[in-house]
Amino acid sequence: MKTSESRYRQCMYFASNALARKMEKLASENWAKVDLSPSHAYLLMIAIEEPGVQPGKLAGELQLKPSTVTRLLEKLEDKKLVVRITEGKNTNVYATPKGQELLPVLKRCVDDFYQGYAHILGPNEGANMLSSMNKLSDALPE
Amino acid sequence: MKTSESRYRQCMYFASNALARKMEKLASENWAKVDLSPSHAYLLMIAIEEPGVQPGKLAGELQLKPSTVTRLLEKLEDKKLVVRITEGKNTNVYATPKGQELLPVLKRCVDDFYQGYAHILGPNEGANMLSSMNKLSDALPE
DNA sequence: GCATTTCATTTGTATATGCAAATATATTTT
DNA sequence: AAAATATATTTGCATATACAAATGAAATGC
Repeated sequence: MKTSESRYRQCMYFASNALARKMEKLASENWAKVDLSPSHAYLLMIAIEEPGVQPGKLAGELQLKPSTVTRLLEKLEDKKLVVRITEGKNTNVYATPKGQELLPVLKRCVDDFYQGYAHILGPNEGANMLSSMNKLSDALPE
Repeated sequence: MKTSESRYRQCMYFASNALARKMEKLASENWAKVDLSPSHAYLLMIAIEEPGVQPGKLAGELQLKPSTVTRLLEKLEDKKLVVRITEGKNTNVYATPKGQELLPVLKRCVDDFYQGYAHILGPNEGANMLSSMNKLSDALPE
């Protein structure tokens, strides 16, 4: 059912949740090619490009909580795509060779994903929306 | 951490998820006053204003799946705020008197919620964003 | 130098939601 | 009218994520 049939279209709560779920689905299908969830894939990409990143930094970059990053890393470690090396209170994350090999495919996925939705709004409207979304996100309390 | 520190700001996946979570949080805190989640609250409001609505219609209006609506209704029924009456393959949802009493408070919550974020973007930018979000949502596959 | 506070990460538990299959009724076809 | 199909709802299970408390290590105060 199209949202246009709903009186709740104008409610930011349902609109933002609905959009997030649609994007989640599009992204999941896209990264299924490499058998990773979108979050796992982005995490791996950062670990490849920034060897030794720490979970806290990853959480900040991906706008996730540290506990969520821990869970994502566990799975990537199970798959032998990254290793965690803990020293004192910090832990460093490194992509394994097997993980590093994926970089080209991962980058292609990023592109494909973008192609999957970019045409709908076009560059202008898309950029404006993104900018407003970030502005609103940033202004809302942690 | 502000998203401005992240290279992934421009990725619609993380932007839309981050925004949805922020809105979820704002909305949850807001409707905690009546001890309901935002979805439960909206569902109840529709049931009050549209006596006999069916779960499928509710799902359409709130952009949720029927199975999710079933779960929401179970909880509202537990709290004696609605009743479900099944006839044949359809079921009709009615707010109980106890549920109906809440209407004024619920409407005030809707207002408060709106006040909680509307000032950040202002009416113009806010409306544009909402319109783009819906346009994108609608265009993405079910 | 021991005690306290701070910081980074992890663990246990909870929420919101979806998908796919099951159920149960209604409608259409033959 | 029996069989096939369509529709509405519910149930079982899975995913993505967060919060709060626990852990463990480092830094600071006295």
